[in-house]
Amino acid sequence: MAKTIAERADVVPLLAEVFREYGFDGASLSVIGERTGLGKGSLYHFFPGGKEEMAAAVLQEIDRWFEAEIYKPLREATDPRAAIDGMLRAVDDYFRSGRRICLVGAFALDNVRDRFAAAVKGYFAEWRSALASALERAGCSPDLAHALAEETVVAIQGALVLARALDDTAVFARSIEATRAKLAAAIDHKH
Amino acid sequence: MAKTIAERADVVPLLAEVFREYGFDGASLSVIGERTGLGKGSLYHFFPGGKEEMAAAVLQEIDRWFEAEIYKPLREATDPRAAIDGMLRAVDDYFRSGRRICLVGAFALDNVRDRFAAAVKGYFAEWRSALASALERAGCSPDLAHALAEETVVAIQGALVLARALDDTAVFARSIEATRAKLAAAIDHKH
DNA sequence: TAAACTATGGAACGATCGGTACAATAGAGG
DNA sequence: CCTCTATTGTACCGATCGTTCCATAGTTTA
Repeated sequence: MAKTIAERADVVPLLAEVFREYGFDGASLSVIGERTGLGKGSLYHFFPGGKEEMAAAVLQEIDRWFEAEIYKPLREATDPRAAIDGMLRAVDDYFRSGRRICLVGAFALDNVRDRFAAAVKGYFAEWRSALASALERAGCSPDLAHALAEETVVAIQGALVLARALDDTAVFARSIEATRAKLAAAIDHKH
Repeated sequence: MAKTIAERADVVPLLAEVFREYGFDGASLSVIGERTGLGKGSLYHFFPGGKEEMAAAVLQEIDRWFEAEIYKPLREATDPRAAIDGMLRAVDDYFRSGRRICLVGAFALDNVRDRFAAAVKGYFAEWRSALASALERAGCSPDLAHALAEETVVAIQGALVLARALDDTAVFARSIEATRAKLAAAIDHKH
């Protein structure tokens, strides 16, 4: 196939960054054009549905990434404890220690939430259930596993908000570390 | 003075609700006009600075409310433990058990963050420090008090994100309850 | 090489944006 | 009743929004 000038798959990560930076409404076609280096013709060629399809593609790519790098290991790893540590490391990396925003979380608070409600809900529901699965396999009771998983996702999202608001990545680092310690303690005591 | 037809103070809460619902960019002057019942003439009479001044007034009103209802009691109450319980009750009430958004948190994730950076940062910094003050007076060490305060604010913000994303107020309720239990335990053990 | 398909840039469209100007109106004080 | 100022509705502005459309350049297939 050699060298197509641009592929839809190449554009999606750029779109993700633009939406993260400007939000859905703030990401105008003009800035999208600048950042992707594509004209409107190309953008509408790849995404006939316009901005909505672009955002949907971004959310799908995010879901694909989390499924492969986070959820699947949590659900399937033979060593659930290592998988949980791996998740926290991957999360710290993915969100750049709090410098990067969670686009799905931002959408949840935005007025576009209703438009992408299914994707937003699925993202968090999957995360919570995958983590709960790992915790159960690590010895936690179903109730405790579910509670801990929910608290963990809550802490990550809250830490992203606070780190961004206070412009202080240390907030995120502390929250991840506290979460890690709490999960480790729960697993050790094996309630 | 008697009966002026409308007061700036009457409009601010309506503006707050509009910004919560539509975000800063999404809150167009036309929907603001609808929801407040005011024409552009009146709006620009009360807020010569336009939307930016409207949002600033809303943030100031939010700060005023939290200062009076949350921060001050935390800092000054003779019974800090009761003040903390009161805070959690007030928070649950204010955010309507997770149905209502934290506008400041939403701004923090939005692209308007830079414009209101000072107000956003102040909001969270004050909250954290006021809560830490109460925890210290309840017997916690300064380090522990600061850590617990930060974790609490993180949990509240994260719970708002998740509750909204999953469209499930139970998430918020559980998070508040878990936070309450954790703070109570920390105070009882008096590290 | 000719035809067919993909990719690209940019002009143009109607709609709506935030903001301004201004004339009409309403109450309050004399 | 008149005057004055505060308040309000509305017409309008330039800019920008998302989208459509089309001519054309590039690539693949016949």
